[in-house]
Amino acid sequence: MWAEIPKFPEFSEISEIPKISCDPRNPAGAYRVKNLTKSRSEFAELLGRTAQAFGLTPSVGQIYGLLYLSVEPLSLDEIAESLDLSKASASIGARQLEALRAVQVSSKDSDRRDYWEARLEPQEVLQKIMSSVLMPRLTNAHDRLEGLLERMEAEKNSGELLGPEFTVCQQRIQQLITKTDQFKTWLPLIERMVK
Amino acid sequence: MWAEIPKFPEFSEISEIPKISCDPRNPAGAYRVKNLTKSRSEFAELLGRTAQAFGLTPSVGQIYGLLYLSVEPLSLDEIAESLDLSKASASIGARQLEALRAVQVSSKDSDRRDYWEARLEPQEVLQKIMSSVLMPRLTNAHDRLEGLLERMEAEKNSGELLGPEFTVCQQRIQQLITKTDQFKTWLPLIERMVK
DNA sequence: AATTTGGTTTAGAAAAATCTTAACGCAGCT
DNA sequence: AGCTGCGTTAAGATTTTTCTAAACCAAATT
Repeated sequence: MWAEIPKFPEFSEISEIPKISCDPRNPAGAYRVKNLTKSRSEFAELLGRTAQAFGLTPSVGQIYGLLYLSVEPLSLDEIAESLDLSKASASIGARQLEALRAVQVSSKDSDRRDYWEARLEPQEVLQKIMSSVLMPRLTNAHDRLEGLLERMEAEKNSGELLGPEFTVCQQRIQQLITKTDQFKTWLPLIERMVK
Repeated sequence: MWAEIPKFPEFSEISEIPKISCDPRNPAGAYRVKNLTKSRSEFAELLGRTAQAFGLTPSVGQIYGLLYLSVEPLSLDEIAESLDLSKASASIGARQLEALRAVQVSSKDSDRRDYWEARLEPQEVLQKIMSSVLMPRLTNAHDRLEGLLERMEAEKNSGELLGPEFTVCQQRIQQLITKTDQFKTWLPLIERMVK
């Protein structure tokens, strides 16, 4: 959803447009992938970059972008073809999105394929990201910091770390731990706000 | 501040410990970089990973981690040596941190070198990140989405995009724009919360 | 004026992340 | 049973990002 960071060296432009072709066997016809217009592929590209800001790969974002603007569910092959991705990437990406509750699979009984579509409730995605990505990270951070505190104490006792230095380190790490904990309690609140 | 994402392929362990050596010419002596203990370099490493979550490079995070636990300001050379980085990286990283107001430079008049130290007011860093990274991104996203809407209209008129499809796309993009705008108004609030 | 020292820039090397090819396994079909 | 078509997995190629070495500039010193 955002452009690249002012990360100093400019990003290379990835605006290459995916090839679009129509599968003649496709019965649903009219609203299909063949209609992937320039603006739709641009949208996919935009989401591809956005994904990186959430620690996801570009292809995952592209896939979500494609599905988000798709009237009907799409099969893996359609996804792969529309975005000019390998089927493998499409598969992995779709599964990741599923894990984040950003998309859902369904199957038609006439057809052995899986069909993917975007879920449109962004707050759920957000919740999932918070609970399955952010929270674990914060917890992990907390634990590592606590561990560090202990180890520093040991280092002080062994004389590796001088007294005054230790005091400062201890204070600052402690402050960080506090902040992390605070943030953890706020997450659900933020979550609710953004709903 | 967090561990790696459940990004599926495990990260490679980057826990190689930087070489620590003492510069005998260093007059300040006692509390210096030579005292970079195992726990301090681990801390730097932790922040190196955390940085990536904010779209910064590991070295930037490491540098901040080093300075954050440093009793006295450090010179570029000291930074580079402690973290086993090139001076170039140290320089670029320190400047980036400065731009984010995460660190500040000072100079002693006896000495031509720059001395760097961490700023300890995390809310300021956060503010800066929000205003200089998040906001521009959101604005950019908004603009690109608006542009897309226009272009889609054109595509509809030229017949490239069918009516029903267009309606759906328009709705969904519009929803996204609304969300983005909402989020923009909430940012300052979140900022204040986290202070 | 020439030299030294500290910081920055840049071109390209190294490392890391992402994606693809190819092989696999498993259903359903002939 | 053998074939086909779909999704997944694993190894390795490609692309991208990150870092470094070396050249460079500018200020202070000889």
